[in-house]
Amino acid sequence: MRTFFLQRDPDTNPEIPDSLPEAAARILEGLNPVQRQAVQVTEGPVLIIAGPGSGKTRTLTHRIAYLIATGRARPHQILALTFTNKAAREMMERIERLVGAEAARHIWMGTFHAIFARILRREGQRIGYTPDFSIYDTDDAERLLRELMARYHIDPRQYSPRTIRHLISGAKNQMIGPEEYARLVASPVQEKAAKLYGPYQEALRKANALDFDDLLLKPIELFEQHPDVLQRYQERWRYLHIDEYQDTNRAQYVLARKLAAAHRNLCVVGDDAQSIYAFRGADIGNILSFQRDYPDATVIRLEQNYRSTRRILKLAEAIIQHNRDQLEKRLWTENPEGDPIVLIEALSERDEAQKVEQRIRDLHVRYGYGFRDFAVLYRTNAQSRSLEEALRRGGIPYRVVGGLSFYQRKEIKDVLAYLRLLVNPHDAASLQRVINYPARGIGQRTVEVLMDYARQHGLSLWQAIERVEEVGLSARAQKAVQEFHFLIARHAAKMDTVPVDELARTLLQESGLLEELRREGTPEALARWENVQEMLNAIAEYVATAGEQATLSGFLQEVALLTDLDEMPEDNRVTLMTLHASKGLEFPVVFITGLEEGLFPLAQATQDRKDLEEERRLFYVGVTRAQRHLFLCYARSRYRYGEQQPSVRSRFLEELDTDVIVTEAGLPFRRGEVLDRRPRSERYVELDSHYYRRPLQQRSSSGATRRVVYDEGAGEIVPGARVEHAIFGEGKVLALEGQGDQARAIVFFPEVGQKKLVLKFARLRRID
DNA sequence: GGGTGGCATCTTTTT
DNA sequence: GATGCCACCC
Repeated sequence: MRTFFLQRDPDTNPEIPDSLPEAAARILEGLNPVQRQAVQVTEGPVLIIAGPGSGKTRTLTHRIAYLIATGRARPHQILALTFTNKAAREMMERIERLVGAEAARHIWMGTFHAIFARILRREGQRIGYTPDFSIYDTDDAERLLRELMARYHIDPRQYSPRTIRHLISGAKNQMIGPEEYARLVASPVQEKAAKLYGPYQEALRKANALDFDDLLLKPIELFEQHPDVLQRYQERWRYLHIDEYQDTNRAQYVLARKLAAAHRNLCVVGDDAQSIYAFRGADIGNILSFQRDYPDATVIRLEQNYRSTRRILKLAEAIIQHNRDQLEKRLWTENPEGDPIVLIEALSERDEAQKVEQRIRDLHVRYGYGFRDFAVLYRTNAQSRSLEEALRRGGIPYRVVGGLSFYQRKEIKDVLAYLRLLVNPHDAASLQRVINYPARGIGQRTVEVLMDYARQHGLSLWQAIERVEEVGLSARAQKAVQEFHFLIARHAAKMDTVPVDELARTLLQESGLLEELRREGTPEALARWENVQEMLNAIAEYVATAGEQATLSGFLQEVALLTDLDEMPEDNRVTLMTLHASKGLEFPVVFITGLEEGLFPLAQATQDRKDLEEERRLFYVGVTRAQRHLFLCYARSRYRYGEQQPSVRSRFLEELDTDVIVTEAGLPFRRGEVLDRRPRSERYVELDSHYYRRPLQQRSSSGATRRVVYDEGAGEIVPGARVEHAIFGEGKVLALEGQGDQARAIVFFPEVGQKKLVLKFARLRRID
C-alpha cells in the first residue's frame, strides 16, 4: 500500500528537554572535520558547497539535530526546505535517530511547495484564498489554457498549450506579471502567451485554484501585503535551511531572503555543478552570488567524496571541466581506484537494452549484487520501453520511477477531481473533468451553454449549474445537470458529519465511476479499479494518521504535491529512471544509456551554450550516481518518429580526454576513434553464456553483505575443489589468496600446468 | 448526445 | 508508437 508523507503542522512546542548534551556529542562523532565545522557554525549565513557523494544530507541533518541537541533552537523554530518529499523524509528519518521522533516531528521540514501550501492554507484568506483551494498541476493548467485559447481564437495546433503554459510559467518563476510580460514580448508565441497570461490568472482565481508557480508567488504577495504575517514567520523560524540551493528559482530565492531577514541564520547547501533544472526556472546565479548577497557568509566546501571509485570521479571531472562558470572545487576520495568504466556500443536500442540486461545478469551472478544495486538511466522517459522489454524477457525484476506516475493516471485524476469538487465546487477544471464521466447525458454542447451563461453573468460554472433552470437548456439536459448537481451537493452537505473516507467511498459509488470500470471488464479496467480502491485506502489511512486535523481539502493539497519519486524502493528490483530523477541517489552499478547526438545532448539543447552546459551537468550528475561500476552506452541506430534512424555517438564522449574508459573488448577508448569494425562475434569478449541459461534467483544482497559467488549451484571456490575454466579446461584449486576484487586462486590444470587466476576475471566454475 | 475509427502530432527533463 | 482531435454514424 502507498503511504503518504504527511506531517502535522508543528506549531505546539512538545515536552522535550531544552538540550540533549549526550546527543550533541554523538552528533559530532562520525563526521569529518569539515562536516563538523559546517555543523558547528550555527550563527549567520552559511554556504555549503557540496560535491557529489560528500555526505551533504548527513551534514545538513546533523546540523539540524545539533541545533536542537544544544538547545540553540526548539524544533518548531527550524525550517528546512527541500525539492522532493523524498529528500525531506530521508532527512527526517535521520534526525529522528539523532534526537528522537518527538523532537523531529516538530521541525518544519518539507518541499518548498508543500510548506508554502500550508502557509497559504492558514493565511491565504488575507489575499482572497479560502483554505480549501485546489492545486492545479500542469495537466489542469493546460486544460484551462486550451479553453482560453478557444475563447480567444488561438489555434492550439499552431501554438501548443504546452508551450504557452511553459512561457507563462517561466514568467511567473521570474516574478514577471502579465503587464510586464506583455511589454517584453519578442515573438508571436510570446505575444499569445502574453494575451492569455492575465485571463489565465483570472480563471485560476475564479476557480479558487493555484498552480505550482502560484504556491510560491502567492506567499510572496501575502508577505508583501501583510508585513505582520511575514514578521510572525520570521520570528518563528530562527534557523532556515535550504537543500539543493542551486535549484532555487527567483521566487524561492525571494522567499528565502524574506524569511531569513530577521535572524540571518540561513544555511544553504548545493552544488553548482549539479544544477539541472534551469528549464523550470532554477537560477544557478542564486548559488553563484550567495556570497555577494551575504558578504559575511561562512563558506564551507565539502570536497571529499565517499561514494565513488577514483576512476568514476576522474571521469566526472573530465566531463565537467568543459563547462565555464563553475565555483571552484576539487573533488577527492580515499576510495580505491576501481574498475575501468566500460563503453558499450550497440547496434540498436533493442541491442543496447539487451546488453544492459546481460551485464546486469553477469554482475548479479558473478558478484552477487542484488537487483536493487542497479540503476539504468536515460535522458527521456520514452527510452524506458525497450529497456523494460529486455529486462522482462530476461526475467529481471525492475521498477520504473517517474514517467506516468500514480497520481497522473486518468482514473486517479478522475477520483481526485470528484473529491476536489466536493470541497471546492468552483474548481472549474475538476468540474469539467467529471461532469460527464461516467456519461450521464451532459454533452459538450450543454457544457458550452452553461459556460457562456456563467461568463455572461459573472458566475463560476458551478453557480451556473446551481441555477440551471434559468439557463434555458432542453428539459432532458436540464434534468441531467440537476441530477449531477444534487449528487455533489448532497455529499458536500455531509462533509462535517461523515468521516471523509466514508464520504469519498459513497460519492464514487454513486457517481457510477466504480461501476463504469467494473462494467468494462478488461484487465486494464480492473487495474484501474484497483488503483481507485488504493486511493480510497490512502484516504482512510490519512484519516487514521492525521486524526482530528484530517480534512479532505488538506489531503487533496498534500496529494497534489506528491510524485512517484517520493516512494521508497523497498523491494529488490533494478531501477529505471531519467537522469533528472536520479539526482540525490546512489547505486553500486549505474548504466547511462542513449549517449547519442540529438538525444543526449538533446537536439534542442545544442544551439545555446547554456543549454548545452546544463546537459553536460546532467551527464555529470548521472556519472556521479555510481559507486563502483559504471557503463556508458550508445546505439548506432534508434527508433525515432516510428522509424529506425542512424545515430551518432554523443559529443560528450568525443570531448573526453581520459584513460579511465575501456571498450567492451577491454581496449582503451580514444575519442574520435571508431570503436571497432570487426564482426560482432570477434569484437568483444562474450559474456559467459553459462550464466544466462540459468533462471535467476533473487538474492537479498546489498553492498554490505556481498559475497563472492562465482556460480550458482556450484558452490564457492575453495581449496581442493575441482573447477572448470573456459580456456584451460578442468583443474584443481590448490590455494586461495587476497581479498575482494584482488582474490586469486592457484589452480593446477593437467593440460597447462599451475596458474594463478584472479577470481573476478577467471570465472571458474566448480564441477565436483 | 454518444461512440467509433481514422488521421495527425509530437517526445525533454518536474515541483 | 501513443495520444489527441475530428468527422461521421447511430
